[in-house]
Amino acid sequence: MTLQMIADRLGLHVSTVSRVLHAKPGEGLRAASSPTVERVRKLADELGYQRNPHAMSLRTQRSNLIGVLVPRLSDMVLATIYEGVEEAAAEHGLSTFVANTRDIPEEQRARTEMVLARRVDGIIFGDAHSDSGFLDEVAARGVPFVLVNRQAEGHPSVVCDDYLGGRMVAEHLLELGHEDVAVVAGEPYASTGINRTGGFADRFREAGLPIPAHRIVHSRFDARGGRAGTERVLASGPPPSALFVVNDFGAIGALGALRDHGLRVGVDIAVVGFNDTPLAAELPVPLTTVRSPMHEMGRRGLRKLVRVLEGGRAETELLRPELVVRASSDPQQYSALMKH
Amino acid sequence: MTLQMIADRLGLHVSTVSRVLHAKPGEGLRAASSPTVERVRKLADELGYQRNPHAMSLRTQRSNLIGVLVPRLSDMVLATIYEGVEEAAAEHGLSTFVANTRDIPEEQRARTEMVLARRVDGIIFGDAHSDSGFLDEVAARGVPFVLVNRQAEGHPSVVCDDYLGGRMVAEHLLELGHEDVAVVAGEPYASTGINRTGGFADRFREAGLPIPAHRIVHSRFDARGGRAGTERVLASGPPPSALFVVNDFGAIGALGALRDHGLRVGVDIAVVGFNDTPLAAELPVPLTTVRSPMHEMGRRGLRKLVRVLEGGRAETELLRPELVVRASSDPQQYSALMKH
DNA sequence: CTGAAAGCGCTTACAG
DNA sequence: CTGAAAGCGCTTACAG
Repeated sequence: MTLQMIADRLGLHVSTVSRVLHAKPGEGLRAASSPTVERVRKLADELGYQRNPHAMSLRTQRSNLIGVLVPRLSDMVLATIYEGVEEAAAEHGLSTFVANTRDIPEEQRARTEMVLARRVDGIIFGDAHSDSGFLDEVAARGVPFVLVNRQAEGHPSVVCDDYLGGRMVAEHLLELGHEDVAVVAGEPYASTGINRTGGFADRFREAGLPIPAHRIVHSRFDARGGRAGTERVLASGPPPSALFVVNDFGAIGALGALRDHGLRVGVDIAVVGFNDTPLAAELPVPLTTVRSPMHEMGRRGLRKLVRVLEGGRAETELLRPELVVRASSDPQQYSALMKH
Repeated sequence: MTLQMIADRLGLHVSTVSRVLHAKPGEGLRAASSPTVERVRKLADELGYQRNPHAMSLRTQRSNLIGVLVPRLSDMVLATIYEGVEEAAAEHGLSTFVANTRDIPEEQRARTEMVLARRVDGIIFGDAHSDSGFLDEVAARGVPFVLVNRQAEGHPSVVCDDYLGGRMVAEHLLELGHEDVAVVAGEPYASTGINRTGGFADRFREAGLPIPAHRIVHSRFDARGGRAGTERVLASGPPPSALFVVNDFGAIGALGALRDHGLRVGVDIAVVGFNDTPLAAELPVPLTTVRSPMHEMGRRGLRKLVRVLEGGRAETELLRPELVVRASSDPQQYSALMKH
């Protein structure tokens, strides 16, 4: 099924058929006479004509392809963000290539080259490292891109207002009277962990309760990382009265570590996560957490990239977080839960 | 950077350059004289030449593109399988388009058409419905494809031996003396849930303990679905002594429902999941489950598709499951856990 | 060993 | 309103 075949059957030239089928809304009228337009559209429909994207890309030097790089898709947070990207991309007639970089610089480089070799029009990075010059290099090469989830100085991004989210958690714990708290803070190169921890620590400092350095530990963003981080917190002194783990999966790992130490979540220690993944509400002791608009972040990231591709300006966009209080930190909800 | 530019600088014809740069290993020698080969390779290297994939696809009628359809990437099981697919694809010089179909037939159709419009060479379906003729239609159109995770009559697939896995769980629970058990069985159209439940029920029947129909309930494959399914089990009679939830995320939801009913997992009721996602081991009460080789399944699925594309035969491949016993079903491990 | 030609399927300025 | 031409960047059988 090609334009040529349609043209032949209709006794028209291929260029006429092309104009009719792919004229932009505004110039649809000048493509051909209306009887011709009718005939062409009808036949194309009957034959189920599909434009060949490779021919089009070759000719127009535009692929309608987007590269998406994430640390790992098996992290539900990134997978959900990607679902938003993919959904919005489909609505814009774009297709996406996703690849895992596992937060390893060489893989970030290799995967970037790979999608560029595939001639993507632009890239969405979900794996920005705040301490690396890699994105500056990419920008210097003139590759259009935006960041999602994590931000980096000088590049457009769509992220949750992580700093504010961290403050909200602190506010909540301060209201409950917690004075000795600890943070499992995620990877040191991820703006998410940095800003969530920053907002949290700043709010406690403002309350006259600065958090000592040994109460803040770095960690991987998965359940094992959360467990390991929590173990280090517990090894460094008496258990704090509250623990902020900067992502839900890490918080789940923390639950395991706490239970190994005989600490009852919601009674002996309050735990707060971040993201409000669907798991948080379903846990045996439901997890207090901060809802971040992951799906929406993906959608907006894609739209921002489209704007960049159209030559528009793009600033960093902060999405509003929302505290969701559950039994893991709220004594009232906890005792309601136990009334069975 | 095009072949033409390299040819010009070297005073060669573009066809010679093409032959040198892209000759297959076997015919590499006959591409040009070795000094010419040297010169071409060197310059291509210096200039960082990258073949234009659109031009190549247009010319060769092969895109080196693979479509991957999954219910949803935010399901960690599918995300992990996809990671295997993507990894193996990269090794084979293939790129992938992934799309979510949310297990909705219209979306399965729409996304299939979408990847086909992108001219993929073949498709990997992770969302097969055993009660639908859709895959037969796709096969009838001559589209090469393989299934992963879920199987369907008459189509090549790579899946876990779910029936065996179900039997293993039954065996384990029978050894522990459980006689009154229930199953949260997943979606009725998914071979995973069907076969895991089938193996489990068969083994109990063989032991002279057939499971009554009301003890087997269908459910969605996420935490909320597991919770809802468990609620229905508990509503339909006295609590069973053991509960088999056919996937880990569902099992996590079950934990929530059980705790709402005041049932202590590992004491009042045994719980077993399926997949051994990284979360299972980290839960407050670690979850007994069946390890299924998700990543490997993805890798093998891609390789099987490559074989199909090369015109080879392809049968269904069953991967071996492995029972992982933890405290949620094992009284010994449970009491060891409590010794703090 | 290397070149020349044809053609994959499209788009787009131009001519009539 | 429609056609004809050129060309995007490659590959591949063929000729010399």
